[in-house]
Amino acid sequence: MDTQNTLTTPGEGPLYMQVRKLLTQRISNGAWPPGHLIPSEIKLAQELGVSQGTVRKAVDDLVSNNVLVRHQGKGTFVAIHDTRRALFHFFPMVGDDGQRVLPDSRALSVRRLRAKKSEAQALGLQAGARVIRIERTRDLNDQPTIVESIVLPAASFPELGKSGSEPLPNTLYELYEERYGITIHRAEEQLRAVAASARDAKLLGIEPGAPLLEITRLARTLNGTPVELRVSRCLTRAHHYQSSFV
Amino acid sequence: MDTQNTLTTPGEGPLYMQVRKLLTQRISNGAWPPGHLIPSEIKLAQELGVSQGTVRKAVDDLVSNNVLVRHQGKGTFVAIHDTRRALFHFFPMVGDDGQRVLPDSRALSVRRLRAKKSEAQALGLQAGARVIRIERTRDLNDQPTIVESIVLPAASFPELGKSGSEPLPNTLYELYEERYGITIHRAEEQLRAVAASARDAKLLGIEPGAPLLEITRLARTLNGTPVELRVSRCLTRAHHYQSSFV
DNA sequence: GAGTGGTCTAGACCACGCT
DNA sequence: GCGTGGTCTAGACCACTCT
Repeated sequence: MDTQNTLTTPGEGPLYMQVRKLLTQRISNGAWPPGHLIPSEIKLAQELGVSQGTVRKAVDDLVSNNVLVRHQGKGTFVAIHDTRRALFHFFPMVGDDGQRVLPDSRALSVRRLRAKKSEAQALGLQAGARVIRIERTRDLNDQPTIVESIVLPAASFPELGKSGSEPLPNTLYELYEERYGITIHRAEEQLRAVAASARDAKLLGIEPGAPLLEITRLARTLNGTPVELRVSRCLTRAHHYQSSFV
Repeated sequence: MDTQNTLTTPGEGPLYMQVRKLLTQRISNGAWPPGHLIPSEIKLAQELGVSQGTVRKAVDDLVSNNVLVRHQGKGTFVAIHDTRRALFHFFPMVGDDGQRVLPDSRALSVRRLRAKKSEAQALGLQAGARVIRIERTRDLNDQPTIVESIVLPAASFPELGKSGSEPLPNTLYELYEERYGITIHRAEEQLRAVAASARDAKLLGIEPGAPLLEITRLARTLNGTPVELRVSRCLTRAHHYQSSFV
């Protein structure tokens, strides 16, 4: 552990970026876990030998990226994946009336097997590496609406899916964070329209060939490591995918 | 015109928010059109009787919302809708290889008629108000890929669609900006999977019932006024909708 | 009252683009 | 060389939370 600050070296870019990098490291290496109260701006400034304004700029940056959360009068905390956050940040399906609904999930199977070529490539694993595959359906407003297939690197989730382990929670990202210390910070999604397979149709109670919205998501940790590949096929009769941009 | 600054009144929230609001007004009322070089931070600070840091914070905010663009050594400019910006900010369809492609558009019809109820509601118009409806198809990599229907309030686009007017350009948002002084700043989209109609199928060269990605977009100006309602039905065989979030 | 983040100021120096 | 934004500092006061 380098207890010495390395913020004195020039040529490493702006000071506040170095501070930002240092804070990011402390978060992603687990020194400051989710929910942790980090030192005050004054303390950090003294510790690092910079002004409060410089620390503030670094913190501003991380707050706008949803990595830190400020609470006036209390302090600054590492962001946490409560159900609300997971719902608002990582679940883009919304009722046609605009209401957000918490999905109900039912796991069909959890298996440990070897990655397909495309899965290994997306997750940055060796060909044939061990993965966990979760198959489940999700209800929205008590209607079966989503068929989901999730692939995780087995090495990062040691116990998951072994016989006798507890049932899967509704929001997996909370599980990743609490049980495995893995926090999802960003994700990229690809959307396509596909025809329902016989299996999709059976699970969703629709006719084969009906149009479904297919979402392929690659989720990453703070430092960019991909940790989850998820394919969701969604019925969009009473719900839709919500997106907005500036 | 109030040439007098009203930044002295307390109880109106933080100073930098008042500055931000004032800058926003000057942009959205046309005093500072797209591409305009705005006064330097120092000048603005003097003019408004605040410190440079306060102006800077307001400008920071508008830059992060893509309203202003800074160029070190040159100044700060009102953001402009060149083709590149339109493509990167407002066209989320990407080739399956990850390459962005500029679509080729062919207008089928441009008509002036009365708004349907749902259209009037979305655009905030009176029932039965006059609108312009544009129907077109768009090619991606020389393949017919998108069938699009666009509805605009006729009152805001006086000449458009009248007989003898020039052909529509590829990127409409440039036209809105250059010809009508209307700049699109944000948009909300709803995505669904739908089955191709007979018309869709004919235009795209596919069989009826094939799954299409339907994107319903409501585009707004800086001050939030909705100005365009667009429904795009996209073939997602070689392309997909790209989305990412933190 | 003590400690925290939130706002605001005044001034310094650097990096960049223009002329 | 001058004016621009980009970074950094030091210090002030306010609003909020907790004890």
